Amino acid sequence: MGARAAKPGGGGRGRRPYPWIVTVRVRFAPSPTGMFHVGGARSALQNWIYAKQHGGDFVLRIEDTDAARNRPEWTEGILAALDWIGIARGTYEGPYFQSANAGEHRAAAARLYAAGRAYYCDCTREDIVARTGSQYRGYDGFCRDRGLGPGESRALRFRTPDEGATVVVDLIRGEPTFDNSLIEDFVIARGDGSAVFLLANVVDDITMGITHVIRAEEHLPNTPKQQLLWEALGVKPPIWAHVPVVVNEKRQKLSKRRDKVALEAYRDEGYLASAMRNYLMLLGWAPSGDREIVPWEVVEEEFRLEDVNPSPAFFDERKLRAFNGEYIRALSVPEFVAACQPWLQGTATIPAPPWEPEAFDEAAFEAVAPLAQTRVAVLGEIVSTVDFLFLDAVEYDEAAWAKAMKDGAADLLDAAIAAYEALPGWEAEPLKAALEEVGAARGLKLGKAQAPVRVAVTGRSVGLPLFESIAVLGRDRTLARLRVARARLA
RNA sequence: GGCCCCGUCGUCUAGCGGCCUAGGACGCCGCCCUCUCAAGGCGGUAGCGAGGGUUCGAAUCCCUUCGGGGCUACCA
Repeated sequence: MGARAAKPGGGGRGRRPYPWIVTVRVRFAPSPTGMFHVGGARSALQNWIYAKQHGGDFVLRIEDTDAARNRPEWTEGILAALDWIGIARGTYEGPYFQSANAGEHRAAAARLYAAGRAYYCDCTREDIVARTGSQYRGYDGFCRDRGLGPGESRALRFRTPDEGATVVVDLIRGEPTFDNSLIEDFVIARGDGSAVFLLANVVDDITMGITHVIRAEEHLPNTPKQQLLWEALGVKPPIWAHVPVVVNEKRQKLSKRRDKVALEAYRDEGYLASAMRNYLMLLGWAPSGDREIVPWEVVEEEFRLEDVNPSPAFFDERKLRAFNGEYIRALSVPEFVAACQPWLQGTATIPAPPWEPEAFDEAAFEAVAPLAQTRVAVLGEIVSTVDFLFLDAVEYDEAAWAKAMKDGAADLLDAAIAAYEALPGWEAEPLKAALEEVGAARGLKLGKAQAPVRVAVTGRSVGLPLFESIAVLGRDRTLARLRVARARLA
């Protein structure tokens, strides 16, 4: 057996590798800072699935203790984002707010102090550096035996063991082991008595009965400290699962500052939630068989935390795009039409389209929708693919114009106008035949002959099938555009 | 610097000692289809970081090395 055998559990559905765990309880504990991170969405989904597979509970806890960086409206953003990705509000426990448990955090700190597991320290960062050398290498234990009592600006430090090792039981990484002598006496409560993340997080997990902590790998270095806290507080530590971080093309952890990480940004560009969650789950994992795009039920059935690849995964937007295109094409036409509405109309977070609202013609849109469906990979692109139908005058893509409107263009446009004026009906097929004839008379294949007409009518060199587009646009507007373009050539 | 994690095509992965002259997907390239662009069809490109072991046999196990990343706050 390989490394996997060393991993605890191997937990298939319904199995219970840890007899002391009666009900699985997992949590997703984001801090409400700005946009919702795609990596967070992935963790949430993984927690969600794990709970579901084990008949357990999923609890949402907002870690809002850093008042300076938190804003209430961000919480709503988290709920909305979870909702969008498929974790509907009301179907899970919470949200709880970490700030509401401040009392318990302080009480836990007091208990630790009373039990002799923590001590007060009045060292400043500068003091420590002065003592230990030019660079900070962890706390040196200076106040360990000074017997300081609580007081102004005295931080409470957890007294870590001098010997032994702390073994983290991790579903994904096996059993990372940390030498206790290397774990510094870390701060658990600030000078003002408030608990820091390390403690607050543990106290909340204990209070909420969390049995499995599934979170990003960046927390792994914190884990031995937290586990020590669990034990000092007299509770058996949870099972941990540190999922690899999501990285950018330079293999660095996705960061809000330099990378596009906001779930909302993808949503507003027109990525489908179904495509996004499918893609997110494929970062570090794959369903059985040679397939990647699978119904969500399959993910819920087959996903195994134990099978998650421990190495970081690159968030490849191009692949996400490909997935999205497939999901869009899998929609029925009415579904597609409905899905496009936010971009056709504009919303609070999606900019309004360039045409006048009253110029929009639902029937015209529906007529070209099937043609558009295979051509947009992201819903937001629908605007530029159908705008020519609703705009008063098209705006020419100058590069396209320059390429299409070469020497024979004026003559061709004249002929096309004449041919179209003479057309009895106005349907795609005759429209096509007429232009074909115009081109043939000039030794041009349709591919060449259509270029100037396409630019004149749509402003672009690429787009929906031309004759269907012209049919929907209508005789008057088409002829008008042809004449405008012809005049521009003169 | 210290601690920890990680290492299969460019990318996401399959692989759990023989099924592997390493499979799929995205990307890329070519061909077909074709009014443009897509979509679709067909084909192609490209990988086990390196070096040592263990073994009849290693992408799979062990060691070393190299490389990448994370953490290193009285932030979360």
